[in-house]
Amino acid sequence: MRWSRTFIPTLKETPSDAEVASHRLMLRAGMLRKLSSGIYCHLPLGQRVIQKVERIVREELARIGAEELLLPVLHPAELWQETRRWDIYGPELMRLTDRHDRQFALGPTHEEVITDVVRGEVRSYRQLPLNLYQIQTKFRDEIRPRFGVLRSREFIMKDAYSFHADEASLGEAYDAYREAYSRIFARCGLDFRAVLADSGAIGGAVSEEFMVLASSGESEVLSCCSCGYAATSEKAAAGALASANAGAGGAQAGAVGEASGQRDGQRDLRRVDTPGKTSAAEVAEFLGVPVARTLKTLVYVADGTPVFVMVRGDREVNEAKLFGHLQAATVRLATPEEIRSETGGPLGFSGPVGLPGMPRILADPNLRGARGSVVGANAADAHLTGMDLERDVPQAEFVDLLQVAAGDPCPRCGASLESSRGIEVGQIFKLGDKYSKAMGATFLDESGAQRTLIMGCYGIGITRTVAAAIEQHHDERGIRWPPAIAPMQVEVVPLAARDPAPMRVGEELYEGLMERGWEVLLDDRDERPGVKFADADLIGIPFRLVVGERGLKNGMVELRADAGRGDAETLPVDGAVATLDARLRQAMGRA
RNA sequence: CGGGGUGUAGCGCAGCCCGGUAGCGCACCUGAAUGGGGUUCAGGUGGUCGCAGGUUCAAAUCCUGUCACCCCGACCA
Repeated sequence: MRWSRTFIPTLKETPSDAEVASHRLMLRAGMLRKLSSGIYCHLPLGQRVIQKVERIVREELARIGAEELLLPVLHPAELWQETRRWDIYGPELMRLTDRHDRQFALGPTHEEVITDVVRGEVRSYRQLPLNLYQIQTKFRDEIRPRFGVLRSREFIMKDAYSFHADEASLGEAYDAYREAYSRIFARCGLDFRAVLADSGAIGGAVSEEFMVLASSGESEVLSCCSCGYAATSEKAAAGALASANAGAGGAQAGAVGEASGQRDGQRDLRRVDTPGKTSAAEVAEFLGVPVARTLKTLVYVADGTPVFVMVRGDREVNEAKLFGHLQAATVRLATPEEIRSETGGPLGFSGPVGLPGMPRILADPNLRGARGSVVGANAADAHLTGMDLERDVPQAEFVDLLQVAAGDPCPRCGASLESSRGIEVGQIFKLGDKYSKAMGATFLDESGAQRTLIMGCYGIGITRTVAAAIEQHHDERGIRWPPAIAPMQVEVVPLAARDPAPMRVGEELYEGLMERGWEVLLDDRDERPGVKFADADLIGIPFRLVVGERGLKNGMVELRADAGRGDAETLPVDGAVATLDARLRQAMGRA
């Protein structure tokens, strides 16, 4: 590829709306241009990187016996209505209508379509397991696209689906995918880890996400450096928190209030005025008690039914856990009007005591045994003190709904959890029969009995993986591509002066390297050295061969590895192609 | 969806309060010099001032509407 004849529009200035390194560099390196909010054009250099990642994905999936197919972008509404996701998925599902007034969606994921295909063809356990994938453009109408290709509306995804006769077979595929994903991300040069994840809107029981550790990541990971436990913040569990019961020395009371129970358990509920104090922190300060001894009571509405949710005043509810537990089509916080009609009081003063009817109350397990607690009185400007949850709210169900935070005890070993940020580049799910059951995808087993297919699904964000690689491999000068996914392996930089020799030698090296099968960029532009070097630093091709008058006088050219950041190594012109060929084989892992 | 902001040349911006023939830097084109880290000089190309309506002798500028984009937030009682 000759620079003068290709399309690599680099930018000297940084576009003002690019906030993260990958976005900024993809724009500046001429890989990417925005067409519309969250919608991007991938220019030749960007497309090359995408193809590199796709190739690695294809190679590794071939190793585990997955077969590639291609599914449509446009999905008929009826298919999504079968699984109720037409209603559940929400506004992220981009809907449109055709000329006959039929409704469609742009596919954000393809469980419905693949299940439809498979249910039409698979009749027997003899046809199982099936392991299919595609690499295709997905569309999700993100509420707020940002960070370039890290959170865009249109993106390229590899999505795979497996179909099984039983759980054991699903487990084998799931494990194979976990291994394949680890190889894929390692080959892409990423520092990543697999963490336990919530299965969210996709569904299923078991899921792991592959996280690329990066400060710009939008996902929070909680991990234990003592035992290796790691989970997304949506999924993370914690060991028992230190008790905060009254008279127990605050956080010192290890036995969840048992020691102090005699004393505090006898305390009566007492109504106190808390004018205008709606938040747990304000109430605690006003009453002079630790925030941890106040209890928040949140009112949610799940498919039209109110559900009260309680956590400690200083903690937050994990809605992913709540949604997962309730298994409702829609879960949302109640409006102020609904709060008034369900509790009798205004927003900000809700509590679990004296609620009309017998509403469902879910409480964080850390509240088991809570005594001497402060809760809302379901009346304006009033709270109750001295509450004993098990005495005063006997119907409370204890369910883990806690948003775990850094410093909480590890659920496995009790050590302190740490928080870090990551970019989710892949996720694997054991779906079970969620889709196959809803869509009637069945097969006949050995005994002739009709059974529902067991499914798994496995995604990799291709474009996001590219951005994540840049997040991890760049410096102030530009991108430093890992060789396996670099758009090209070598950039030949002749420093053209009046003397035609550097360009002539550059051409020879360029031809020679291409003959050996390498992808080479020849910077044949009539630009000054500074411009060429700056652009080379920016686009980050792993190996750089500089041909200048200075070296040629002694028959030498200059080689720099690590996208030009490495030390210069002078090579005789004659052996340069062979030497570089050997170095490239080594770097690319080709024997 | 709520709040804030911005739309003026390919990119980054000024001009807008205080209406009067649209400007700067980079990029681009031409020429010359230069030639190992974004060089220099000279000359040039390029803009219905997001769109629509209104006020006015006159609108990038004032008013109304609209669209797009960006940032923050989206209910933790």
